[in-house]
Amino acid sequence: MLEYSSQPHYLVAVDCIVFGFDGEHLKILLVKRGLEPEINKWSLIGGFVGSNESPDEAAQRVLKKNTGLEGIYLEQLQIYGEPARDPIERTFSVGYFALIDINKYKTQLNDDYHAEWFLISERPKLIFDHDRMVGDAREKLRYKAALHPILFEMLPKKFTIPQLQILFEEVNDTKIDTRNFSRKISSTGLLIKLEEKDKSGSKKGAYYFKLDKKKYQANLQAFLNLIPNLKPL
Amino acid sequence: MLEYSSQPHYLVAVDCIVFGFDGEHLKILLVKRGLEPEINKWSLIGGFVGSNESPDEAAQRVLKKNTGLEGIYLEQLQIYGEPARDPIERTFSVGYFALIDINKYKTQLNDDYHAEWFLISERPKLIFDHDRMVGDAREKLRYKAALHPILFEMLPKKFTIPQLQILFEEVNDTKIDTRNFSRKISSTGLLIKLEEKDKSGSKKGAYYFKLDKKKYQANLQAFLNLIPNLKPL
DNA sequence: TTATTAATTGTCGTTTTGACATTTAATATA
DNA sequence: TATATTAAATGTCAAAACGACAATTAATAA
Repeated sequence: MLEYSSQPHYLVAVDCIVFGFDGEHLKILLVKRGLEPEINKWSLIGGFVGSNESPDEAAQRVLKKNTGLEGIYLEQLQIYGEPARDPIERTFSVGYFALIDINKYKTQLNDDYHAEWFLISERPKLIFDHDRMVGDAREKLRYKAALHPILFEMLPKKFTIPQLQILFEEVNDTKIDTRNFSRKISSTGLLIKLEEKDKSGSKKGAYYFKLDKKKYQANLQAFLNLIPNLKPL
Repeated sequence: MLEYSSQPHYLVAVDCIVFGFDGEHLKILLVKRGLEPEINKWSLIGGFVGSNESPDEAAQRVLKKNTGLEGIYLEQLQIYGEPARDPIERTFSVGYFALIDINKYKTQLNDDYHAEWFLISERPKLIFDHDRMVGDAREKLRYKAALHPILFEMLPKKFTIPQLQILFEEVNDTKIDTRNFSRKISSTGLLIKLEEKDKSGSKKGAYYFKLDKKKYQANLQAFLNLIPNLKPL
């Protein structure tokens, strides 16, 4: 085997597929790229991995720098390393997907940064292989969300069952039966019903719930099965 | 944002966690490292990613070079990129896990190469962060195998239900009820019963089965649920 | 008082599950 | 030839989960 020194060296970057939910739709966050090539084209939020940080840390840093967001749910998707994926120079990119509650950061995003939310179906064409990354991330999000309670990351602390259901419907691109859905959600034991109601959506109002954080932590790695008849995207 | 040219460049490697099944036990394939540092210590099969190959291709190449194995089931695990994970120079490593039928390659391995199979519980200590990689791969293997029919990659073309069950028991480190297991396996519709029997294990003999390849391809991405009461490792 | 609107909840037949032991097919042995 | 042995294959049953389905409830508006 060859020595280290004779081996080629490469750039390593991270790219974040940031999914958000605004109470109605599943969206992704895009930015206009700030450097050549493809400057001013729409792109995922990304950046190079620095000398003293891990890819995970780089993703957190890049996300904060571009959007002000901190402490976001981040999960490694996969590495993208086709030799020609970046036309300037060979660059490996570690894909991450992030989950956030859009309303929580709305002002912050609009005022200080020029990142923009897009409906996934109406997003502009992205640079390089970023469209493929989005597709992969979408698939993985759906997969994980069917088995793990990660979608709560995209909701406010207090949320209603109808809100939760809409989110699941968006992620899975399907309609879910109200009765069966709430039965399944209840059976997880993850939710705590609050006294307060959300009156914004109806006259009757919907009860707020919050996460049982202890059970949430315990179930992050556990298996649920929230979506019936799940087929591949 | 900074220009490409001012960014640090790194080495990028691949490391393969090769799982194998010999009819009795789940094992992993290790080699004695051939370069400094840590020369002659036990290690995963790995190598640097060349200029004109993707990480996937590099993994296939490295696997072939070190073991003679070709066309093996390979799946990306995750990237390992802690700044100090390699003491000589910063190196990113893309972890892959591979699945093979040990008996199919037995002679080839022993004669031509000095790779060695180890029971997972009895493996030697590995270099760098390779022990963590093995742990992660083991977890992911169990996770995937509970939902996708990938374990067939570790069996010969003709196999028996008892063999299959032993493999599932090894992967999940648990005993499975024979009756419930064969019912579940049957209900997947993935197996085709052959006339021939395997007489090596008993007087009565166990019928051979083969995969229904069409259904196998269709179900690779579909959801199964073969292991009851699955808990995190 | 009534109409309206969305939230909430219940039933029922079917399927799947998990826990359990017996029967069967072939060879070895008495 | 009959019997013992061994592992493979299979059946039952009660409980739980599932999916399809519509009626009731709580609050405000008219």
